[in-house]
Amino acid sequence: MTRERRQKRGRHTVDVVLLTPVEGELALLLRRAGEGRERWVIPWDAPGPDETLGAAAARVARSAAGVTPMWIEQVCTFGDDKRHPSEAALSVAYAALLPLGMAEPAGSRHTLCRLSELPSLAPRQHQMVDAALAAMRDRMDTTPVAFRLLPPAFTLSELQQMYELLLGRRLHKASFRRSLQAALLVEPTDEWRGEGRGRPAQLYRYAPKKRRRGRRGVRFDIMGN
Amino acid sequence: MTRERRQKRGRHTVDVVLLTPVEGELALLLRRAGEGRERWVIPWDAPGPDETLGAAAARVARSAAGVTPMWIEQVCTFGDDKRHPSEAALSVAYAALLPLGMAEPAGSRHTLCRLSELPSLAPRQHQMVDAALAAMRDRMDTTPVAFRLLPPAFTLSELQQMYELLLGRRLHKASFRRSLQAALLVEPTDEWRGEGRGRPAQLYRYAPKKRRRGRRGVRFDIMGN
DNA sequence: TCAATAGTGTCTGTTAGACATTATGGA
DNA sequence: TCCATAATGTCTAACAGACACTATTGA
Repeated sequence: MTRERRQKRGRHTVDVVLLTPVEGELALLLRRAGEGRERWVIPWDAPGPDETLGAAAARVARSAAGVTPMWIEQVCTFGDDKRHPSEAALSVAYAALLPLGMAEPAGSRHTLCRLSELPSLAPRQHQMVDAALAAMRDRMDTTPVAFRLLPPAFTLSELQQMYELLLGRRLHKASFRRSLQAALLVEPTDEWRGEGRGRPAQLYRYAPKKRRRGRRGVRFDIMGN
Repeated sequence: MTRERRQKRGRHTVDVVLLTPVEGELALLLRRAGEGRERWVIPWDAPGPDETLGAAAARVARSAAGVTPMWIEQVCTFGDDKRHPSEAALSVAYAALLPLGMAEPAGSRHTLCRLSELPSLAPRQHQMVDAALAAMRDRMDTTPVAFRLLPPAFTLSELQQMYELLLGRRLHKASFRRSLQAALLVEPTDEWRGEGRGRPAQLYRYAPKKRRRGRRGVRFDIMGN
């Protein structure tokens, strides 16, 4: 036990919560853990001797997904009060988003799993999923995440659906477009796209006019203790 | 070098950015590093074998400040691409706030240093100060931080000054009070306090009526790439 | 024609910020 | 009296959300 403790201390892992849209819902990329039972883990690894945390996270993500995430950011670090697949004392969680159309890597050791059907994970990794989701949603209003998951030209409906999917809630159409226009984030192209029935939609591209809005007053979105 | 590398990997520290108001400005609690030169570090330590990250952070904070912080929260983790006083590969940064009236611990190994007069710190620790400040300000609208730094009964002007100090910017008086009233966070007492000249101010106490406000629409506070 | 989707105009309630005004103490 | 600070009322601009309406395609 003492030896195990000593061995346990002094190692750390980088765990990447890889999210991607699948059929209108967010899905999580999981790696098969053992050989026998159906046991899944969030992709993780220990950083190399000269590898930064960010580089290790990018490597873990590429290794698991086959492609480079469109966005990846550190979320937080969990200590050894919760179990982890490794014996590491520390695990640094990263959140990442994969582009649309990530086909399920057939026959490989990985699978895409809808968030609503998550299997049981190690406690520390379960915390990581929750924290990564919350962090990603928190940062969506300051980071142009959604645009990177779409092709260069997109319709405003597609953009809104992407926002709704990532945020996990419905948005108001007119309000969404007004905010978008006020933020000077997109510009229309002269192309249109007819998608079956219904009026064709104009295509837009992401073209931020770097005009940041000023901070507003204090919010007090404080829950009662 | 290889041995140093190997030794460097596999250890980690918990660093606590301890902030407290001093004469209308935020100050940072620093620990004297060496004996000879004037060299300062953010208080840090390695967690014990069975110590969680949060427990280690609380211990480091108490040890440095003599009192328990009114608020402490993990900020983020920095890897070894920046120098740190220790040889640790990883440093987990915590942000903490000390109550008002933290007298400078005279003759001890610690000092309170205004943020505007920070001495040179190890690069990794300098990053931590910036990150801790930003995180604290980000979380002020969801966590009742400012109230805990004030005595149980306080005037609304004191509360506003505390918010301005922590946020680092001026607030609009009438707007601040309206938001406060709408959030049902404080209730008036029947006491008043005359502070020299001017009309006496009514005292309030923190009494949240747990009524969280609903999320508003998308913000798009995105800076241009 | 209808169904479906895109895009827009209008109205309302909320709120932040500016400004002014009253209230109440000390010098 | 004058000055300083507290506390509040009013106005406006911005904005979110609701609703309705027009526009344009395919079936």
